[in-house]
Amino acid sequence: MARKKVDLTYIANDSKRKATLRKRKNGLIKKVDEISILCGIEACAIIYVPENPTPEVWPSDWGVQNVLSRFRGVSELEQSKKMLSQESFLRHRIIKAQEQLKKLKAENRKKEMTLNIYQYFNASGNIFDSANMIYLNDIAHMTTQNLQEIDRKINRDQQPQDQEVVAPVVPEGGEIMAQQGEQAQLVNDHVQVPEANNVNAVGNQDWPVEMINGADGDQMLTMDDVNLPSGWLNQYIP
Amino acid sequence: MARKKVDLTYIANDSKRKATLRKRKNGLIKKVDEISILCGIEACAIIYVPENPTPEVWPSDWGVQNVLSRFRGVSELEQSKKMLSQESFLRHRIIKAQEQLKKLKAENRKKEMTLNIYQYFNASGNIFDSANMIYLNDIAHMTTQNLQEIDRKINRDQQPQDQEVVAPVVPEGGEIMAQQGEQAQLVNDHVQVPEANNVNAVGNQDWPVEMINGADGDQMLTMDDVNLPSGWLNQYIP
DNA sequence: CTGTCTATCTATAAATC
DNA sequence: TGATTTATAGATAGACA
Repeated sequence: MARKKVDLTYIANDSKRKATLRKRKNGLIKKVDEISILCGIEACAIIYVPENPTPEVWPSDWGVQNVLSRFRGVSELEQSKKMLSQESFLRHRIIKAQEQLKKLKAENRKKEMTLNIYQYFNASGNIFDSANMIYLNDIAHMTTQNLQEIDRKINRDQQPQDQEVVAPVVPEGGEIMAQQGEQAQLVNDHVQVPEANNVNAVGNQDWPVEMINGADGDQMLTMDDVNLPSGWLNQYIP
Repeated sequence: MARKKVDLTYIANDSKRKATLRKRKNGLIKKVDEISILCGIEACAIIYVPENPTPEVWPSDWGVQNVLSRFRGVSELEQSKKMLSQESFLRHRIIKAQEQLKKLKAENRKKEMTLNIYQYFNASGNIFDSANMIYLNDIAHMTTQNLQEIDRKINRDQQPQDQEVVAPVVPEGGEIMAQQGEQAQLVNDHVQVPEANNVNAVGNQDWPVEMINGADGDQMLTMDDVNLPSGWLNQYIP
């Protein structure tokens, strides 16, 4: 946007394109930061440069990252390379999730659904496993909350005590803030994580069984069903 | 950025803030579109306006969405409301995933890890379930690929046939492109999805058992372990 | 390749409709 | 409240170091 008016087409020249990317990337980050600050909203941008295995992400808050920092701070220099693919997939996962989210949003949101993710995980005894553990737990947490949300709406005014279990216990410095007027959320993730393991300290709240098993015909996927190395996108489960 | 220089602070005035948000949101979308077109990269922005339950997402490609469109095209007007929380959680999940991804990237990626997500899911027989099914399958797919990647690197030159299972079968119009020089990826997601269900068509490649069970002390999480309604972030699994 | 400079284009704050 | 206009702050293409 200077000497010449930009024509909105792919920049064939390799170095020019790269330079443009660098400049505009910075500009985009700034814009995202500005809009989130000025308007007090959550905003983020993701830029994936194929040549670079590191996806460029600018979330508006860094809570979980700080938590992970704490874990990682112990051992900094360890084996490498393997994590790279992990990141690559995480990145791809983010893009995919966004696409799906957009899709779900753009059209009518009309159907109720219930889902649950069951996981197990090979802890090889290093510090990074705990980070991954958090990731997986996070997914489980999301689906748990989702189930609770659905259950709560269905049984509104019937079992109000289920509403509060989603509020995370914040050991230190955390803030609980009401979000959208009905969902308690952990806003400040800058929590101190005790080094001791407290896996067994997790709560076992009652799952809405009718949500898990379904009221009209169960559909349960086995590992064989979901462990799909190819053509995984072409599935249709009625 | 006009009459007055912008001071980067929260705009207290309600209508002004809203107006600014509207303008800058459009500007941000445009910027994201431009950078992705000009530089040929994947980029997206997410803007979450608390007052609005719909998270604003602009992915650069719409492949999966098209796939989902195909599914959704059947029934457009159905029950509502429930999906909303689903979206809310998806949005939150995206943010969290981004944070974690950034964290993993920003520092050293040094440890190998293996993970697996096992899921089951209550299909209530409506069209939207298939969309969610895809979402879950997608997660499973990611972890599956990750396991394969790790296994492949460990057994490099030993079991080369495992490398190819990650290349998705593209029914039509898809492109397989080498990414980062070693990972085959589905680039063009605008695939035609057959309407027939092919759940049972998924492959059952061999899982690296040593990855799943671990070589140095297994750590298996049960549903009770991961179903953590509170304090889920404070777990440390050695 | 990364940083700086500058002319110019673009985004947008403020005013107005 | 949302669209349009206007003047100016901000972003950046091209050139250069």
